[in-house]
Amino acid sequence: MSVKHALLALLEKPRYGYELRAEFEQRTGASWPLNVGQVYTTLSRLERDGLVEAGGTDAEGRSLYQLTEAGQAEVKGWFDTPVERTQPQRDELAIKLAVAVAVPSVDVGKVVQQQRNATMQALQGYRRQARSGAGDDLPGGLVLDRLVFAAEAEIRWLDHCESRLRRAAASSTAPEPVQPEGESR
Amino acid sequence: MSVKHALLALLEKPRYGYELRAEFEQRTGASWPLNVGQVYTTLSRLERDGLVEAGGTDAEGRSLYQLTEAGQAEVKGWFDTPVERTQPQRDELAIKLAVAVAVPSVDVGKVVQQQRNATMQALQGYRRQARSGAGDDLPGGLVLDRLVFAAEAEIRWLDHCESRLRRAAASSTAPEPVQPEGESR
DNA sequence: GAGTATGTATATACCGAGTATGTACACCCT
DNA sequence: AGGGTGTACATACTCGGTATATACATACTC
Repeated sequence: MSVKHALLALLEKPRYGYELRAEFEQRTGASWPLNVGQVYTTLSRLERDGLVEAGGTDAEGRSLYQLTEAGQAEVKGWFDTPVERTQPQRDELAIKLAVAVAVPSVDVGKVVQQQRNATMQALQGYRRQARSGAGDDLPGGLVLDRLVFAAEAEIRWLDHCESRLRRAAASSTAPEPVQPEGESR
Repeated sequence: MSVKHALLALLEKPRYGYELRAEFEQRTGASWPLNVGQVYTTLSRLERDGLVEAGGTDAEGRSLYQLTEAGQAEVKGWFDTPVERTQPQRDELAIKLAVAVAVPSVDVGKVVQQQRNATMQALQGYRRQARSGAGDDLPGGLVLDRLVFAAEAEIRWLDHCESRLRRAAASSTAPEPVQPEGESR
């Protein structure tokens, strides 16, 4: 749903398909390359749903699209309504670990360590980009910061998983599998 | 790709479709409800690709699926290879803010505040779940922790966005838009 | 100047993820 | 006997995303 709304928002003034992709990638700092084909399929769906309409061609013969009234309302609604986090995105890594701890043949500790290496590498890549000046323009910089914050959280979570796994392993050998410290309820 | 591999991993022993969904949801602590239909479509694709095969029916007449050799190798490969974070998931919230800062008619500060409220509420929901004992079993607990860590990072990022937006607004009125502190390079 | 790489611009085919819906059967309850 | 609920499987459909094809202009080069 994100691409759909992003394109709508970029259509504050009439634009053509190829331009929309360029605008999208410029703003997101090329962190998420957007396939051109998706722009056109999305535009035709938006046209079908009455949110955009073809607005003739420009001087170079490129076919322009513009928002309808319904489209303007949709954009406003998108910005006025927060992104739903009560039913969060499926996360492959969390699923992987959740499944792994229940499959006896898997060395979960190793999975965690390898993932930390991979995420750490991605994080260093983001920081390098930020230092090289890619984070200086505002929109792209915010996206880059987002990736940094998310990667740091992922690494913290992986550390947390390791310690929790160690505790679980210890308590499974001990007779009483009770929480060590006094967590009230 | 996450569901596909998760189902493969759960097929360490022969299971039937409905059972796979139940196992998946139990392990992920019902954080990500899985549509049964997707289990069957995924299974038929996996069968087409030679990763699973129909393994007769059990005593109650339910049709079982089991891993082929290629399927076992696929599972092993999944656990041995970290989740790719160099080309990260598209994130609707980041896209929204990146687009919003470039659209003059949008009050970005308000968007940030509303989102913080929404994320904060989600976070409190996760903590309530954790306190109520949903986080006590290991796999579901790890998933819940993951959601908590991610929500906290999101809130920190939103705070960071606010201060960065304030700085940008200040420097756009001031003549010299230079970084305040000495960032080497 | 013919040939060929490169960039711009649009369009379509295809696949996988995910949702909604339909059907059948067993069980329980009143 | 009828109605609700849970189990089990299957299929239709939409959407997100990738790959590919086509057309045209520019630029480079042998």
